[in-house]
Amino acid sequence: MENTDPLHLSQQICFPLYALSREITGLYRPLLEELDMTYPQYLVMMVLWEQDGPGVCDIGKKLFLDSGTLTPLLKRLEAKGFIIRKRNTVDERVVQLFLTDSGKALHHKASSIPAKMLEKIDLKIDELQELKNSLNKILNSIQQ
Amino acid sequence: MENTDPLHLSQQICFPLYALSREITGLYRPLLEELDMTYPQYLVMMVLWEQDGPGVCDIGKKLFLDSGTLTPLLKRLEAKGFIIRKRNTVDERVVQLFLTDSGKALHHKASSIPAKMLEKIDLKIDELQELKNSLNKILNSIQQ
DNA sequence: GGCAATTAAATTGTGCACAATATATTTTCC
DNA sequence: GGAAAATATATTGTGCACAATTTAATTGCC
Repeated sequence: MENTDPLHLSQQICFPLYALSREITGLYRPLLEELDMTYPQYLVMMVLWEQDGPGVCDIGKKLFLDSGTLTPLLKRLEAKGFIIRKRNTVDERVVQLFLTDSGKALHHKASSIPAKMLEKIDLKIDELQELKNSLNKILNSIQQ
Repeated sequence: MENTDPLHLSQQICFPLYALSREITGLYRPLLEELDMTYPQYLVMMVLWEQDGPGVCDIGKKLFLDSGTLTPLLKRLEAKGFIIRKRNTVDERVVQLFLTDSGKALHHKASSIPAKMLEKIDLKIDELQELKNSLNKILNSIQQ
């Protein structure tokens, strides 16, 4: 006797998305705590490991976050000594983010995290890949 | 020239999950604002529409949320007049949640939301179903 | 019966998210 | 060159999330 009411929790697509996202952040937590980072901070660091010196806005576009979220988060990363915030001298509106040595060193310390997470999730690689593709497809279609 | 570093943002499975979850909450926002609800509040109301009178703990199990999140959220729902919080007389530890008439009326007002969301996401039904199954599968495997 | 262990909520504190607004700088365009 | 529009960041306020702790009530077990 399955429920077919669209308002029933079991019928929701968005609820498992919301719940799983939080569960997975929870799986990251103990790994990231060892490096004194939260998951959103880890995402910001990943952007910086790809490209040193971006502006707040560049990071926001990649992570879909605004300055209201990023400004305090970046200040916390600066307080931990992982990054430095510096006004661009050419365009004073822009605050650029640079890795400190400590922030660069984190890259190596974090290198084992993806493999550890794959173990925790324990799904076949191609299943994961397919799920990732689905999610990205929807994400892109929403962004127009 | 694709990046294959596991620490590269494009390689992450969890980032699109995190980003999409927030994007979709954003799609719900204008619809739910009309009903004076947030997305987590909507989830709680859906539980109550299924079953009137559960304890805080019951809701927590269904939504994977703890009392630290739920207690203030439920107080806000009570302040809006959608629910009533009442100590169970048999077991005084339990706070039961009951719908008010206004809370019951919300069920009807919310009935058009799922269809509106399907339009916004604009994905084939079977693709959605498959994604939902994948997400639920992982969610269950994480819960042991 | 009585004490320890368990269970249910609430509280406290930190860190996101995000809307709305403010401030400052730069660009555009006449 | 100067006003208006656009851009970049910061601030304020509300509402989650969640760890850790506290308080109160109930259950288990001798």
